[in-house]
Amino acid sequence: MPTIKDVADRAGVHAATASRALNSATRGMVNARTVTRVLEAAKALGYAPNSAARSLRTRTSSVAGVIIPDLRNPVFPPIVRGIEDGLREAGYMALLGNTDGDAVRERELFDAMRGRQTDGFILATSRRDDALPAEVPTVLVNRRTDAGGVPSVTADNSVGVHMLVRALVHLGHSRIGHVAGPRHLSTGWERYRAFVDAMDGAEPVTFAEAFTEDAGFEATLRLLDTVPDLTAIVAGNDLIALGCYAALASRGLRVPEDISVTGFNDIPFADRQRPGLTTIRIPHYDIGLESARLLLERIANPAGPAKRIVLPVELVTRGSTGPARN
Amino acid sequence: MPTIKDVADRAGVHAATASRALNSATRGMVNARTVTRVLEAAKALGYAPNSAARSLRTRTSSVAGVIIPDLRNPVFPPIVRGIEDGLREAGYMALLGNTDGDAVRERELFDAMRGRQTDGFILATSRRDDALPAEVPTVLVNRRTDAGGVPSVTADNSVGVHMLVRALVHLGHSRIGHVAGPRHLSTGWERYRAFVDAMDGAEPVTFAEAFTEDAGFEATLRLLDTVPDLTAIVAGNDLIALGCYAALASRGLRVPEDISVTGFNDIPFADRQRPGLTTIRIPHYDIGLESARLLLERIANPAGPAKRIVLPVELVTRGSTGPARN
DNA sequence: ACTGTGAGTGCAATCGATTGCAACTGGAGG
DNA sequence: CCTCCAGTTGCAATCGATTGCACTCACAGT
Repeated sequence: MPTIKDVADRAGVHAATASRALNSATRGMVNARTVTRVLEAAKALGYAPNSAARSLRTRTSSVAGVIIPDLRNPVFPPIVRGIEDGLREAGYMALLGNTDGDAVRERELFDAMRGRQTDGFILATSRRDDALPAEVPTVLVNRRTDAGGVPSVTADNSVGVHMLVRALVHLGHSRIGHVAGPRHLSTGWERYRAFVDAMDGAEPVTFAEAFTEDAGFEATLRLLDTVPDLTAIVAGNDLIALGCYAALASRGLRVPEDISVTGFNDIPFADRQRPGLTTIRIPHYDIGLESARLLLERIANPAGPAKRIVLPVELVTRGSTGPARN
Repeated sequence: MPTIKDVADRAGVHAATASRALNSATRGMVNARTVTRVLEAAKALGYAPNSAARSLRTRTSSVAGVIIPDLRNPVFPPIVRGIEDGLREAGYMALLGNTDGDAVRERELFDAMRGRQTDGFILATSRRDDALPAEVPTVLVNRRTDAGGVPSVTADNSVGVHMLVRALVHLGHSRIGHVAGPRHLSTGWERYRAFVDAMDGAEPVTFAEAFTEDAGFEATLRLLDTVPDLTAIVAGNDLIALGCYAALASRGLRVPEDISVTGFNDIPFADRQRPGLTTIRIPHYDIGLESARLLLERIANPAGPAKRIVLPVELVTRGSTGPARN
């Protein structure tokens, strides 16, 4: 692999000059003809800068750490894809890690990535009470901490839940239950709060242990045990809603004839479920894209304001909701 | 951030000694008591090695590049997850990149990652005719090149297709068509070859432009135009099969009453389609895991044999296949 | 007493790019 | 003619960890 010294020799200049010519920020310091010579030499040799050397000297790496719970959760692929595209706009790349929701593993990953000179982090994992290291630029995606001060990009959970409840009420439902996501995740919590707010009353709620089908199944059974005569269930997200489907089927209840179900996220294939899932479409890809841009902004100016970006959502009505039973 | 010099000073030794004490491979050269002192000092200071410096010196980074077409294709998340877990076993991390099947972008990504001192690559993108740079350890996942010489991990495409054809024949089908994946991808090609082999006759085949639902839709229409009286279609993968569903519906044909359809991969939610998709289950996660291990093996011993790992597959029968019409 | 041995440690070079500072050049201004 | 300045370029230090080599020291063998 050719080094900058090789390029400099070929162009007949000193390595320092070559470095300045190669770097667009310092290129102005070098004579235009020299720049051309260096650039030609670099191309001829197929020169690619050694990023380890550069990182060592500049203390930056153009790499961002992306930490999520589990890539197999269908919300994340499009988000991660958006992140990657956003990072690439600025020549950044993504180091990816999964935590399975394990705080210890998250910590390990975080440290390991930081040791690799990561310039910043995009986290989809933090709990509401997380204290995040402030020294390194960080953006939360699809999550938020209570404390604030950390920039985040999320979908509008509150508006989404209100849309769902309004749609159900419009269909004549009044006995509406909520199978919420985990309390310790901001997504679960915000939707729960919005639900309570939208229903303004003492409404039946159970909390799923996780945003998974299995946890949704289990939590739905608990809900049905407490309140058997519900006509609609607002689930904390689409996977939980699929758990509802299974739980309701196990109790011999039909969707939507006996009971309506709604999800949240509009994951791929939500339209192919039976019945198709009425849900809130969030702009997955854009959430990722915006979070990458926000991170880059923070890296460029760590002292700037900790923006919170909230992206609009959309109601998608499908077969899982129908008129209230009576 | 403390450096190894700080650790050494605190332990009252030279940086070189600290380095040897910290590195398990060279630890034997250092007196046991000294090792303890260094380790304590390191812990007390919260020392984390600067990986840029290490990479610069050792020319390794413990980072592998993972390049795939598009994370939003549902086959990839579980594979990538497996890769990540496999890499982590050895303290490696994954730099992720998407190409959208664009060869130029792939080349750019490859170079950019190589510039970042990537120790090796796992590629899910290469075309059958790709000439891969031999200098850097590379493993192909779910793909293969014609030339050989590059280690790969794939599912057993040939056996899978034979299973499908046999199952269809068993159901009484004889007029079976194939909507194949792209010719230039080994997956598409191998399944096509296996199909021809299994049918041992001049069978109707069209090739989809890509492994996507849209391409499958379009290719299915072409197939139906040529051979209207098929009783079964073997699709190149699940997404193409979903395209078949749509194409058949647009022609007023019912699955499986009028025509049976099979897929390949058993992507998440293949069971939730209507009708549920009969397909070949491949061990996504294990494919990823094995490819990571294989890469690590290659990195450790680049001169070793270029293994080809083929993992077994399984037939999953669901509602999309039924008895032949007549 | 002397040499040989081997364990343990220190010294200093090295990896490649970046950057503050100095040096040089030519031309403008006094 | 001298000074000064702007425009360029070179010099050398620097980032932090690793590693070949040399050195020290204690001890065993003769």
